[in-house]
Amino acid sequence: MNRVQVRTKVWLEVDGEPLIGDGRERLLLAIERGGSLNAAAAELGISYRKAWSQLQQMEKHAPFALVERSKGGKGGGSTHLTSEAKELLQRFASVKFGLNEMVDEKFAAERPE
Amino acid sequence: MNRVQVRTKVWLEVDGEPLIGDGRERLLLAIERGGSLNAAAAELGISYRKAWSQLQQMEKHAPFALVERSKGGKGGGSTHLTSEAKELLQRFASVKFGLNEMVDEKFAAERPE
DNA sequence: TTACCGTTATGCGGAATTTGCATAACGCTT
DNA sequence: AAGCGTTATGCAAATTCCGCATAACGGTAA
Repeated sequence: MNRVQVRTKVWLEVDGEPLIGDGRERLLLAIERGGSLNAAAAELGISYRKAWSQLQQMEKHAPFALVERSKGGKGGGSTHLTSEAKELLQRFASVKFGLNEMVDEKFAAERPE
Repeated sequence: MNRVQVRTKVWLEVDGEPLIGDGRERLLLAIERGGSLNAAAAELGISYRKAWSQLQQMEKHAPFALVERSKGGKGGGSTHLTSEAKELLQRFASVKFGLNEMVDEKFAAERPE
């Protein structure tokens, strides 16, 4: 019974719809760093289309605005996180924090042999 | 920032491939109860095809046999769990146990206001 | 005023995955 | 030899995922 690993996944939901998980957390963080959705997608190595869709889904269910967007103009446009989005990231991070270690411990303790 | 719920998922992997999660746990338990894959599928309200595929995937990656199957004969055939599979179920259950509560606590503690 | 540029926004078709219908194979029982 | 209930699978339909192509936008520079 070796080579077996335990894995966990945590996410937040609103009305039963996914709001934020690991992938979307990465996206928001990259947006914060890069100041645009386009830059974020490039940094993450995913298509702009995919990043846009993910953000779309998040905003569809979030009870508050996550980003402020602008099109055209200087630099072509931009996307920035709202303060609520930053709070959400904080909260999500602290929920995740230490979870894997907790589960690993539990798993190791349960190990036969 | 209300109406937001935290959710978790736990599963075991071997070589990075999923071995057992909630759905497959249910399947194995139903097989144990019913003594056949067919009965298990009916109990769970899923198609036989789907149950069979899930079991197929599990066995593909499990480092030990999960079930003993027989075709034809009295009763048409049967599927029974091996003792290793029963151990696996035990182990998975105890890893899961209490996880949601743990996370809920963490989440509640992190709540602003 | 007009052409250009880098970004956001989105339609759409193809790829990949999931689902379930249909049917074969099996071996005991009668 | 026929029947029964199960396991085993091919295959097509349905669904979801992915990314190419292109439009829209508004500041900037000529």
